Amino acid sequence: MATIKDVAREAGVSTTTVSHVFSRKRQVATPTAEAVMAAARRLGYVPDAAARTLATGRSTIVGLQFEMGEDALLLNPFFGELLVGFAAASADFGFTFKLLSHDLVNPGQTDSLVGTVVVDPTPDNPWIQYLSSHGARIVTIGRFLGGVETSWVDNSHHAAMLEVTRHLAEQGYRRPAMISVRYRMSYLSDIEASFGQGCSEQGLQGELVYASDLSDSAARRTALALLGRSEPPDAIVGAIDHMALGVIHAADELGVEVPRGLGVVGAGDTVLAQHAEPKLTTVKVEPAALASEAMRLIHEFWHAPELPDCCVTLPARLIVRESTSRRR
Amino acid sequence: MATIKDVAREAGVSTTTVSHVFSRKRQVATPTAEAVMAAARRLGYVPDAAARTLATGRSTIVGLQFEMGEDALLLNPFFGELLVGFAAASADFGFTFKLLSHDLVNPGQTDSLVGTVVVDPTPDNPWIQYLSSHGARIVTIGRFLGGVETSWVDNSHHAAMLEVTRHLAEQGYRRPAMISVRYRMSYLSDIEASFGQGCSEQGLQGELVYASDLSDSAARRTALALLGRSEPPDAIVGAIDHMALGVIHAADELGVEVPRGLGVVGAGDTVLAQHAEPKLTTVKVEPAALASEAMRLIHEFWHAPELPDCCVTLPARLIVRESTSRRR
DNA sequence: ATGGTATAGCAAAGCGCTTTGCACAACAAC
DNA sequence: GTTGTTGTGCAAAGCGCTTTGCTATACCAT
Repeated sequence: MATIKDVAREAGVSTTTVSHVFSRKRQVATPTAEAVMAAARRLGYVPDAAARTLATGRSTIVGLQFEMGEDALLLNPFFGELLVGFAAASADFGFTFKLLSHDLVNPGQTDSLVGTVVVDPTPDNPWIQYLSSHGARIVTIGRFLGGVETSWVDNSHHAAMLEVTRHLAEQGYRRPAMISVRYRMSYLSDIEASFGQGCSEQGLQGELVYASDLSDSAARRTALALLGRSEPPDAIVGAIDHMALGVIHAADELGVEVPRGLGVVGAGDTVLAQHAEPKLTTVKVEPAALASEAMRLIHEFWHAPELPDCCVTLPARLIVRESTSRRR
Repeated sequence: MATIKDVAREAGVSTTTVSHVFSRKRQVATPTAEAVMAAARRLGYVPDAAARTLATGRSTIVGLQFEMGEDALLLNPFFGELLVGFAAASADFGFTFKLLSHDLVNPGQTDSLVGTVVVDPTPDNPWIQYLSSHGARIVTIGRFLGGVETSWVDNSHHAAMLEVTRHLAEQGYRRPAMISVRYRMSYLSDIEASFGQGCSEQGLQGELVYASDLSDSAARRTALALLGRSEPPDAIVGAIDHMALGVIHAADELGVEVPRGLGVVGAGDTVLAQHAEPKLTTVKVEPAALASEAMRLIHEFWHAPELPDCCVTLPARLIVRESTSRRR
């Protein structure tokens, strides 16, 4: 492997100059810079990441922390897609990444990270506390934490939920219920609030109920209970797609017709939504886009450490399919 | 951050000794070693990865290469789950990872990798050529390449396919067809061969047809053509779950009853299989297990570089559900 | 001409760790 | 006692890069 010395010799300059050309820390005369680049290309030189990290104290590793534990990755397709997005985006930027353990162990390992992306954190997340007290860059996904200096990326759940309620009203549904899960303080609570607001705006008699967990079977049980009432809801919004599928199963069992007797809405637009019977109306979020946006921020901060934190909201769209199409 | 020097001073030894204690390159007297460890703990010392990499020329970064491009990650759930498995496993071993671009660009970046995992490679994969000529560790997933020194991890597709044909025969199916895709030389061709062998062993009249791509709609079109024949197959095996769903849709459209008129088998046991109507019989593979096994190998080789390459086959089981349950 | 001010390049001192060549023991064997 | 033989520990030279303080050059305005 060619080193910076080889390039310097080849180009007839000092290593300092070569370094400056590559790091852009100081201006280098154009002809000199070009000669250096040409020499580097000839030699197949690529700056050594480890040496760079050692010298600067800053690596090209991005930390990744999933508040709810890595297991969630396997359970909720949303997180899996998020991870795929991270992998692709970090490759684009030449970054590498490291999953941070659920609990705060070996925090020292994070000292030279470019930055850390924390997914759906709660305010008491220990990593955030640690990282922010060490002046590290933090980008959160899924929930904005006041009081801590972090950047923030999320889908516009709020707008999407308002759209959901508007759509339900348009289709003639009057008594929608939302099935969510009490999961500490995740982004779900934001969604729930927006659902409530949307219902009152549209003059709907909205209701919020909780299933025991995120599984489709828990949603099914909850839906069975809801539909067994004397005044059952005429539409049900599931917090994620497969919960909505559980609702459809419950309706099937009770002979309730979807979408005629019951409108069903999911969230995520995972593969499940398109393959459901009937096809599921759902809120499309793009986890991969969230991830790549978060990475882009980290990358930007890397080049310009003085940049202030910022918030980015990516659109979430309502995809109308069969499960709520009552009219026409 | 405490450095090796601080620890040496605290423990009253030289930095050499501390280094030896941590890297186990030379024996250190037990009392000395204990003193060093105690000092390290007191100071919260963690060896600096960058410095270590620089000094040894070996990082803790594992390369990851997806032969079919990173896009496949988003299309085939199998790959997404694989990635999730990698992320979890690399975190377990304290590794970090880096997605390698589809084409061989910047191969220099791989020179200090611990090893590289290549997913479903073809024999002409440029990375494999490069890496093996540089004496790097390679673990392939999904396809064994003769002639190159690599380790290899995969599911026992072969055994699973034999099981599929046996099961179909038991259920009274006589004319199974398999819908696959001509995708260069992926693991699919192994599966196809095993399907053929299984059919002849069971005395079935097997047939292999190709869809234009891996999508469910391509599978649906292919199935429509198959079922429209004068002597249509009585069972169809899809190369992956969502192709099997496409087959079910086709059957629905033609009024063919599943599993009575047509048995349908998928592969992957993705979420789709459990949510299909009827529930899908499928070959369960565990991508996350493959990934963690591959990582385990890399980790082992890291500690013992002289270890020879090896092959690991993880079981793939047939999960029988409704889509092939003709009897009882 | 003359000072002032950018600009561009150099030499050298690290960053935190590994590793080699030596030295100094302690212990055995003859 | 000398001579090996291990077992332990040390000092110092890097690994490849960044970065600081300094010098040399070029260019402007007086």
